[in-house]
Amino acid sequence: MTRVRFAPSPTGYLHVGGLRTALYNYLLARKTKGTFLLRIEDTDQNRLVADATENILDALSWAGVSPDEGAGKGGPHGPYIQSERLETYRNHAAELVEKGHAYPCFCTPAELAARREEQTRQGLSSMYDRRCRALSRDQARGRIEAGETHVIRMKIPDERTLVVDDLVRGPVEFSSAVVDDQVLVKSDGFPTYHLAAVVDDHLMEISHVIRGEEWLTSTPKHLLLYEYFGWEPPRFAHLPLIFNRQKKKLSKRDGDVAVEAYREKGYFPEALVNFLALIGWSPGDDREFFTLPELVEAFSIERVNKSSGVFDLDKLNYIQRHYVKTLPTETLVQRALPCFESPPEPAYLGQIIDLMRERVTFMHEVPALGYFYQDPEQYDEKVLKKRWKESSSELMTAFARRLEALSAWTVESTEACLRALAEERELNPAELIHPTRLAISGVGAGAGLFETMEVLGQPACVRRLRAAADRIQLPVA
RNA sequence: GGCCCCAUGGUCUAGUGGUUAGGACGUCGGCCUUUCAAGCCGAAGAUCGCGGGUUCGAGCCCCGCUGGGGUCACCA
Repeated sequence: MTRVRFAPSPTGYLHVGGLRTALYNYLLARKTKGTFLLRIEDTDQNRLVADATENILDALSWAGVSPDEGAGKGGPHGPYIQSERLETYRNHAAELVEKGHAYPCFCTPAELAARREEQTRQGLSSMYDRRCRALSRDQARGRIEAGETHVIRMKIPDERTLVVDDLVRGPVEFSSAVVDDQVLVKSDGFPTYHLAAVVDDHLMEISHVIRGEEWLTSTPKHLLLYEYFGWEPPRFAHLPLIFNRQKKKLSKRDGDVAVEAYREKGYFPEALVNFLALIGWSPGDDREFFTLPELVEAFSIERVNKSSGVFDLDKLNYIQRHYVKTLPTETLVQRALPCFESPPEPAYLGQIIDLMRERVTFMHEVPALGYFYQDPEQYDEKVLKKRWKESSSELMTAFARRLEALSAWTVESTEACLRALAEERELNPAELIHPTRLAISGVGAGAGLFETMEVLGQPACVRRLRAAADRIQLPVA
């Protein structure tokens, strides 16, 4: 039974990298008919962000990668919020101390910082000097009973080779000599990530730990912890990082790193998920558009890449446009509605969307297409200069009169009407089309003129043509 | 700096010893057209980071180097 988890820390809003990690976990779970679990790792009391957990839950649900079990959902292995599991960690830490795999350390942060500085100065890698390991049990107990603040550190053995058999990278060897006597329990009684994650992953019966590559180097510690507890470790898969354009790990400094930011900009969850799936994984063929179910079908951990990928906004936009082009009208209408202050009738909105969907990237661009909702009040200067001739006013008036007389208002009837007029006047249809577009929309770009007129309706078109003929005065040369 | 990971056009990638190194985004050009898009067609762009080696043959295997990244907290 595959059981995977996404275990974010509520120190900020859900990051796009985090979403991808969650996504891959979700995909593996679905692919293998397993369980996708969400655990909140709030063991750092200093960095908590009040609404972060809520945002994470919300963003995951928006993206469609909701957990089957865990925070916000419940399940048999709860609680799923680490701050509610302190007792468990304390007991497990005590067990380690009891077995001689961990020990209390009384060194103060200031002392450690000083030693670290000294080590750095000497060009050594900064590691704990293990001095509290020399304390006898009685000495340690005495100091604890005297109320001295302390942490619990794990003992790292000398000269061991630890092998992380990573699902993405294959076996990766580490010498225990480069592993620090890691703090497992902080002086405030909270566990560190290393202890909490290992204990929880075991207790929650996690079979695969899929996380970012930044965790690879601390995996030896985790392996040791499993060994100390006598537990079978899960399989590990370390995902390549997502870079910014500067090829650095994507961080908050880069601006739009929160899923929330993309959501607010109007990206569809389908697009973000599709895009993210493709950074670090590929199906092996040329397909590039995937719905979530299609991703589940195509996904495999073996096809996850080793190398980091750059978050390319152009590609995201391309995928976003694809979904705007292909999602059902009804879906788009629902998503566009909230973008309006005073929304039009859904049926009318649907017509506008079908007319304009190949020309917009986001739904908030739809309400910005002002001419669909009210007569233009001004006309684009550049277009006016280029397309409006001296004869245009008279032509528009004539065209309006004929349109008004039309009994059928369709793409075909209006087009035939325009072409007939052009022919009578011995004009190129374009000489009518351009001023008409300007008169009707106020702008020079848009969908096909006759299609637009059909949506706008007969009265509006006639009215706008006359208004333009009336209002647009060419400067006397 | 120590340790670890990575390395195919600007970007995302296919490739698993024999290919004119494929696709996509982006860029440029053309077609279409009433405009803008979309679509279609085409082009430029890769000495497969560099150097050795193994092999009849290497983007694919091995070694070294270089470059980039990650990590070295009582943060995750």
